[in-house]
Amino acid sequence: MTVDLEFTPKQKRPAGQRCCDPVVYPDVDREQAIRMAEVAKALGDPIRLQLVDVLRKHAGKVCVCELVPLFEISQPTLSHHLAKLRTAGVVDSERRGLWAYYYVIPGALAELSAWLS
Amino acid sequence: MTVDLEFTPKQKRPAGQRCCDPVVYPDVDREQAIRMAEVAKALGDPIRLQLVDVLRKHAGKVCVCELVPLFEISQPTLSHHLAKLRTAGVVDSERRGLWAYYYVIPGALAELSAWLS
DNA sequence: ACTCCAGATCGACAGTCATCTATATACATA
DNA sequence: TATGTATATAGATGACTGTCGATCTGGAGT
Repeated sequence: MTVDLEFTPKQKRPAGQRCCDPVVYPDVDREQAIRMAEVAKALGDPIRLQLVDVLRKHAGKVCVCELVPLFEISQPTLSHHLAKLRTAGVVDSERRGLWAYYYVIPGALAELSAWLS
Repeated sequence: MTVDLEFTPKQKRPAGQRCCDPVVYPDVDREQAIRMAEVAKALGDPIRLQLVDVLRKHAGKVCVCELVPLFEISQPTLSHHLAKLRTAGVVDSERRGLWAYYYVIPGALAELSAWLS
């Protein structure tokens, strides 16, 4: 599961041929890859991606009761998606009385965003 | 599963209170969300993310035989990850004799990248 | 023709996922 | 205190995931 930095080619190539230029190592190390993949995975569902889109474009925090009617899924399923985003470190929430307010954690998408561009 | 554009609030709020500003709709529509989530999901595994990193930073196409020793997973598992990236439209491959060469499809990450920044 | 090799596919398995209904929790209002 | 409301949790279910070893495929070299 970790990058093998001691790599030396073991396989014999057909005589006089090379398949390509010498090995390239990932610039992104395992730690970074795990962090970014966790965020990417959290965004890997259309509903969660739209949720993040709404939260991001809305200044401030959005009440769950405003989110539920936007999607044709049950309230518990929405709650599950929000929990997933929170576990991945993408959003956080705050309770005020009956209502819960969610918001995108500033900078949570920065590393992935930077790597992608 | 689709966005409910006909939404009007049904739930009664406690008298004289509002939970937050009026509803915000996603700027990203369902189609876009599905496309971008598919790419994000493909990047949602550390090994696949590192694979894309290697392929992206290497000019031209990289032979699978160079990729196998970089990761501590079996050759069939690597093949599975590459297939997953191909299905998601992130990479494509080309065969030359015994070897298979993979490369990131130009622009495949553009939509997600743009949305993230 | 036979063997060898790179890579893909198959079949299995344990784990996770998205979804639902039903229920619990915790705060508000009367 | 009793009732209602917003959100979270529990439990179930069917689908999918990452991984492996074993096998298949098809081109290369002898």
